[in-house]
Amino acid sequence: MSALGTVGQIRLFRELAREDRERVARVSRVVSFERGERLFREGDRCSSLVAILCGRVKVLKTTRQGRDLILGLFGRGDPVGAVAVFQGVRYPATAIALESTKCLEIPKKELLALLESRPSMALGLLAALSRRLVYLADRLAHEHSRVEVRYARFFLKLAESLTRTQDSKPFIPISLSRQDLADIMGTTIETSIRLMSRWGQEGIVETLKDGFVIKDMAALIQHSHGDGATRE
Amino acid sequence: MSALGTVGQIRLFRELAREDRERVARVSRVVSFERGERLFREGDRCSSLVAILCGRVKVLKTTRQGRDLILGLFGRGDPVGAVAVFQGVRYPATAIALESTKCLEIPKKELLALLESRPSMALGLLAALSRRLVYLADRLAHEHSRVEVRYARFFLKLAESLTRTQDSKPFIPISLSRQDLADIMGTTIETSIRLMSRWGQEGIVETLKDGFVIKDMAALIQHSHGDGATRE
DNA sequence: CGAGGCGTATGATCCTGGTCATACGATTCA
DNA sequence: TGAATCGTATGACCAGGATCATACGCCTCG
Repeated sequence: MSALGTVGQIRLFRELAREDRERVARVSRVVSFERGERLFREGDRCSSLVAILCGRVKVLKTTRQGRDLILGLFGRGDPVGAVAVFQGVRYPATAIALESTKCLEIPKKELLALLESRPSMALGLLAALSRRLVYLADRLAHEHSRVEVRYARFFLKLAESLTRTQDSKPFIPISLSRQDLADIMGTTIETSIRLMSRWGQEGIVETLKDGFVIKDMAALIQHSHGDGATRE
Repeated sequence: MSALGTVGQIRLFRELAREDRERVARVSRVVSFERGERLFREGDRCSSLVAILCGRVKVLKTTRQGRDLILGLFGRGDPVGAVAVFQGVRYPATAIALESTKCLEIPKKELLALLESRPSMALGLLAALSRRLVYLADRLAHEHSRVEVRYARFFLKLAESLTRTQDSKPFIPISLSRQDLADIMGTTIETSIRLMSRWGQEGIVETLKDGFVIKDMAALIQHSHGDGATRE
């Protein structure tokens, strides 16, 4: 794959003129990470924007109490750590690869220069950050719902964004441990295990080696509204 | 106050050249709201960016279960509803005035045009959204801490941003009901009342008609770490 | 003035989900 | 091959905070 084509994989750069993409390709570099490797850690100085070429990444914060909370899952085309570029010099969260991942690193300076000369790119970034804000606000608004509601909403959101089908059932091709799920929902691993194994038995969500199968979408929607077995 | 001076009150526009500020002043209008009035409602179509000239505003989302969650408090100079300008056509949340409030409304089109011609303004907006992202991420990461921890963190954050002093004690000049506090912390009003009246008795935070006095900052810091009466 | 409404206060009870403990299969490594 | 480690599973117990109920002071308005 040419460096130019590589740059074109990032949504943000796709609409740039060819000469600008070439410029990006010239100053950026590709970095690879294995599953479990850290792209960057909370508190690290940030000198470049990283954008995902392929693979998946989780971004998380660690609480004083030692618990992790996963703030988001990112994949191909997504920029990661943009906040540190525009807001501070240090990353406010940690990023860890969920699988083999390749990223493009664009030096902060180059990015800012590009933004000065190409205002349309700024609009793209503003839209990306805004989308992210809406997502976090939405999560925050439901963070105190019952556990089942939070899990159901999570799987529904995943299902709508990155579904393939498997036996006519939606398949979510992303490998998350029970601990990962707990870290996303803000529960303990026990609660995560209990709920997921119950949903497995009830034929709602099946856990596979490399992802999840949504076997009963209707039940999930029920649960996401809070009117499952228990009410609220 | 001249229209030009009015525009200058908004952080975002302050660094603009005089001619640009004049342009903004020409196309925007000032709108007033009384305490309790809505600036806009979740789901409304958004045609302009609103920036606060004076007063205070709460931005909130309503859960399906009928509960409100306050996503943020905004004051003089802050842009509100920027997300709807860059990401979607509808507001993702509701904004309500906490006191008499004056706002500047800049039509979406004008703002976008301005951004195209003045990239530095885009950087200002990117920074503002990034700051907001960090704030929400931080809240999310602590949303499952004990109630006392959340309340303590909230008051500390307020204290550091908008403190005046009263009898040498930090005073937070913002009038929030127990229900408002509950809506911020994601608890019920009873929990809010119980904690606040206890803290009042213990001489930690005193509730006044028009704000709060932090009487024992050290105790608050203790609680924010989770090592108050109970541990975690 | 009395009635009603609102914000605050406080007690009794219940239940979700956290905590602690134990166990079991699969994989790795000595 | 056996020990150790990791992810998953499941039970027993507990407590933080939600829920339900009642009450009280203050303000507004008829």
